[in-house]
Amino acid sequence: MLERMVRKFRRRASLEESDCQALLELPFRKRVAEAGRYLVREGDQLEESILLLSGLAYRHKMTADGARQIVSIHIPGDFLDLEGALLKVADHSIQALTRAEVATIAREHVIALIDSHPRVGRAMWIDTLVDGSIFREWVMNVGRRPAKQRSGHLLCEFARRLEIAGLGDTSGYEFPMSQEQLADATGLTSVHVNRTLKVLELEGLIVRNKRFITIPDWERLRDMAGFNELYLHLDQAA
Amino acid sequence: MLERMVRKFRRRASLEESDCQALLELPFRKRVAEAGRYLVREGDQLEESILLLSGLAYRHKMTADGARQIVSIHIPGDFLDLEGALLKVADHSIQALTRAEVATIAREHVIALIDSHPRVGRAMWIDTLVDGSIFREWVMNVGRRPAKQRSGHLLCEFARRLEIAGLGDTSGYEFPMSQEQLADATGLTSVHVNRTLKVLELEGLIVRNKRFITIPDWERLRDMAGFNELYLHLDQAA
DNA sequence: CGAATAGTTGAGGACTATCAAAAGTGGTGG
DNA sequence: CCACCACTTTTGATAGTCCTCAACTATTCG
Repeated sequence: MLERMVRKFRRRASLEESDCQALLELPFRKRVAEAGRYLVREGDQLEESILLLSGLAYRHKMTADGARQIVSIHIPGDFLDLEGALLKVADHSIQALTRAEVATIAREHVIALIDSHPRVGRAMWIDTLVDGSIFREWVMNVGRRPAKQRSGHLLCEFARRLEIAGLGDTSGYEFPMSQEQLADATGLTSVHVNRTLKVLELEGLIVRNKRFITIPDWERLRDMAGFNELYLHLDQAA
Repeated sequence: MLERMVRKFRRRASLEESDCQALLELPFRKRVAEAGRYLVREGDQLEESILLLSGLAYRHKMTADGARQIVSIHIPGDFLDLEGALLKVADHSIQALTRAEVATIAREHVIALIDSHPRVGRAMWIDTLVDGSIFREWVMNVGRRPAKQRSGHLLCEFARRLEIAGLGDTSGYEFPMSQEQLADATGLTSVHVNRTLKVLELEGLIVRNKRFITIPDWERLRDMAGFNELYLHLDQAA
């Protein structure tokens, strides 16, 4: 159930057997959320951390004017996020993108774990730092890249993260976001996303089939989008 | 020297006297950086954390095409950031915005500290989480707010953070960013920033005098920009 | 005082948004 | 199994925000 999360943390820091064992023994409550269901709402009091077991989820925020911005997309094994254990109020909402299974872990259990297993705490902290790095990349993506590169970059990041998690590879993957959601993630409108994807397809950078994306030439897409995976900090396990 | 940092961490988590003492006893090397000097360059091997003692600094990234995006602005007392202690390679550059004094703290000292003082480690982790929250807000700012609100929001955030740190208040402050830097922080061009600031001034939302910003009516600016300080997580010290 | 940097302004163009409608897709119930 | 509904994708036309290029003015600092 929780192995995916353990695998992820092991990539973040070196853990011993006892650490992994403690992680696997975390008391949790399993829950299934249908696509679109909210897992956390901005302003909620936080009392638990949520771990994504299967399916996809995303975090988003709304401006005072009601515009929505998706700030991250999550795949199985991701914590959504550790904030829940240490901050009081949610600064963003979390929503299931597809049908998703999640494990909710009460704050006190997370805290007990990091108190008793400092290496686990360190791995989690590193995870938070890497999350931060991804947010920085998103700021740049949304702030400085034109639509084509911006959309391409998101597709690259998603492909690569799936690959690392052992859930796909960079030649293609199921991508169940609607164009409207893609728009909210890239800071564009859905109409413009539609046109941008069409261009990417025309140029042979991607192939779309329903919600399945094929990347015929990874390096070409990567270079077009200016995707440099340094910010994913894949080489962490010191 | 380091009191400001201690004060900040105390706002993040409850620390005991011994924790504060340990923080103050961190071995560090003091350094002065002139405006514009790089403190860290993207791709550098990281071996130390940097603490900002005085002056301002910012972090930025560059796209493959050479466009620059500033992803955060830092005031005295901020860590720049704790990444240095736990990640291997810098995913962004850090540059002095004004003449700045910094303390550099070797990775091993940070790690020794968090190992011996878990509460300090927790405070630092929370600090990382709050940083993450600010990045998320920036993603939204750059992705979904029009230029006027976007620039106003940045001014609000800066004002409020200065105030919290005891370095100013929301009625006005010295703001030593050039319009080009402001452009890189907001994802606009310097020409458009210039025009946007002029509009803000015309509408009486701000007054500019050299590099000093006056905010005649905080609530009006705050509401125009849609600034909601929830994301700064000011209520943390549980 | 002069050079360099930063701020301001104008004109024109590009990228992206808005509005609106048609076409496609998927799920539900009769 | 088809009709129907809701949602998503696609397309066209038009508008607007923001960018580019360029020149001019103001400020800063040695």
